[in-house]
Amino acid sequence: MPDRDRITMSGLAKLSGVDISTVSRALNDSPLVNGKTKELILRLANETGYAINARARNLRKKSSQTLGIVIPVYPGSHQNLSDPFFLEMIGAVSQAAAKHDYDLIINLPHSPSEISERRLLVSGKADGLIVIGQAGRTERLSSLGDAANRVVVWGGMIDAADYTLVGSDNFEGGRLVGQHLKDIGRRHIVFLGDIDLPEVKLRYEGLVSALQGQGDEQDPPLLIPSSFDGHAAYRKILELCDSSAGFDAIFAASDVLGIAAIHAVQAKGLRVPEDVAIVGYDNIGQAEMISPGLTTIDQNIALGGEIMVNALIDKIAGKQVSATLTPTKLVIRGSTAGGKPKP
Amino acid sequence: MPDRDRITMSGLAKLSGVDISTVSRALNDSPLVNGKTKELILRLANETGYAINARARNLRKKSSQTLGIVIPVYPGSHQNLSDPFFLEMIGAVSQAAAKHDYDLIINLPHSPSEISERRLLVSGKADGLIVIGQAGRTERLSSLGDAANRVVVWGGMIDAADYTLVGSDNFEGGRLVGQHLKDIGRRHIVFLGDIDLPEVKLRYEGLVSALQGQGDEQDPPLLIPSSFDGHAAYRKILELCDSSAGFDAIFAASDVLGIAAIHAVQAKGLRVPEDVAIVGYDNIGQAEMISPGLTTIDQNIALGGEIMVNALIDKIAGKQVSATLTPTKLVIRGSTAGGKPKP
DNA sequence: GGGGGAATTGCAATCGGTTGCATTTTTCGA
DNA sequence: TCGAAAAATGCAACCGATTGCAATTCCCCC
Repeated sequence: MPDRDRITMSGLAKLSGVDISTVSRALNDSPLVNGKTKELILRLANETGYAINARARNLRKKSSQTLGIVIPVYPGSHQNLSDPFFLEMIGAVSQAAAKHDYDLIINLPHSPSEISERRLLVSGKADGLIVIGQAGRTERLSSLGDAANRVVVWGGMIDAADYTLVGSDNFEGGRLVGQHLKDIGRRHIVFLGDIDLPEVKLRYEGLVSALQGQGDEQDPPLLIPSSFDGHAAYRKILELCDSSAGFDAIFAASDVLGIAAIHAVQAKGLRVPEDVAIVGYDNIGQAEMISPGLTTIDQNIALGGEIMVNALIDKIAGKQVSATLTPTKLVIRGSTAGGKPKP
Repeated sequence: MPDRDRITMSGLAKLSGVDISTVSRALNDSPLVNGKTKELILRLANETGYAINARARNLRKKSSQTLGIVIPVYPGSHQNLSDPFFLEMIGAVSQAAAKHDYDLIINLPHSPSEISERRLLVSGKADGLIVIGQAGRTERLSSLGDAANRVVVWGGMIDAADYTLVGSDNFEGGRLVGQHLKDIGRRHIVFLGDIDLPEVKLRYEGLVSALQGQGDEQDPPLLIPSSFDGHAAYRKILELCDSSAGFDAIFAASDVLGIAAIHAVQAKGLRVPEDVAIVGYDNIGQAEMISPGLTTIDQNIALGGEIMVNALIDKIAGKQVSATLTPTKLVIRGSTAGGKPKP
């Protein structure tokens, strides 16, 4: 029983004795309507508690003042559903969208294959789409096809992209971590993450580039594949500790993985950072709160959200928008506190 | 430049040589249209890539097939923005809404005082609202007034509520924790949380009730007020450790607080659970991953989300819906592993 | 006082579907 | 074969705004 007896524009028109078109213009503060008339209508609107019918306006204006955000998380699998990174990103995007008077529809795909977000775009429920992460990009993103010019993706910069990319400088982030680990004397570094994802691959490549050259004897990083699921990563690191592989540092592709690594390593009786230095990525709130604090790369999520929203609104308006990098900053905490590794 | 040259119903009507009303009925699988006709139209719709215009349908049907979710988190303050509980709740609600073909608009209020979510309801952008938590209920919830019959709130059961409440049995949760702490021999219990929030107050009262009676000499719980912000809680617990208060257990009002408590206590050189047993609330993913694992109350968030969505959809349909409790379960992990406290 | 331009206001089409009711076509039994 | 009921389709109003254009009113100046 929606829309009880709420007053409409034509109701206001009757009350104020003018045409509905004048009411519309008055409420939109058009310079076409007389000051006194405007005042009267506004007062009446206030008194009657008038609220515009967004559905009608959306239809007529062919826009919905709504953005969609796609979070690549599949609740059924209980994977990384609790990664605070996503919530922070949702918050940032929501904030930025609100600044432009846009609402935000959130879409969690049911499964990696189903493409429910497309519907948002073609049905007009959302004017544009923000996709967090490039996971499953092949099917998902390319399937957007014609609608791709109303899509912005958070992820790693890749040339092949025919959508607008925004993201931190993942290569630089990886490089900073590599340099830092080198600086504190680590030689045997493990990289924990799924390099099939462009953003993760770039972090890995940045790490490799920092370790290379400079003439010193440095192991190439040991690659441990892992999704963004903390539980799985925890088990992988336990296995790693049981194996014969020697390592004195772990660079995890996200803070959640980094935190899992800390706990796994500690569970095996190793000390952080003395025996193993650990670095994460994202700088989520919890990174600071655990002990030891997690050294990480700050992606400036708030800024990233804002940039994406601005870019998307520009695209919706038909402007050309190019890829953008957000600043990338190394935040050093206890998990890599100085000192040399044990011999 | 939205809505390029997408085909509409009238386009389909022309193509198939029938009236637009027949097309509409065919696409809605109405029994009124002939099987062959229906088939033809469906085929044509497929070939042309027709997608219904949600804006038009929403206007005509006076519904938007969209729910709103309000998360009481104020990004500016960087408070509890990273509490995974919220993301899990968003995920659960989104899933449940999708099952009913509803989309989900997320609303993060800019500030505790501003009431932006109301607009969603009165403008018709959302058919109903799900509010997570009763924080700031006085102003927010009561201001919904007439629209309150399209609102469901997640929180603690209180009599005064004129909105539909769904939530775990917070009193029972608190009682279970109290009983458990008593069982493992703890006598000096700290409660960490803000009992101005009904849901938290109930947990506290449940705790108290478990400790009372039974004739044994038990301290009444020591109340340490704390918002849901992990950082603040961390500091409070550090202070607590420095004070002269003796305690051998902490019951935190959320897992994020519980995790903060573990780390704070450990930072002060105390052992968990030997010196201090710690219990949280929510059973977020991380509770299992830290070491020691956090004993906590499982609220069954997925089920809660589903119940809320079902209740809300019923209310939108005009049905009466009463408050509902979700099952509440104690999950025991390392942070309260057996053993007596030190003398 | 009349004319002309500016300032206001009203008219009516339109956005793209949905649906009650009237009309046409089919079906089928007598 | 005819007629009535059943099945299928079409007509047209409607949801509640926005906006181009025409019409009216107001002002000001000669």
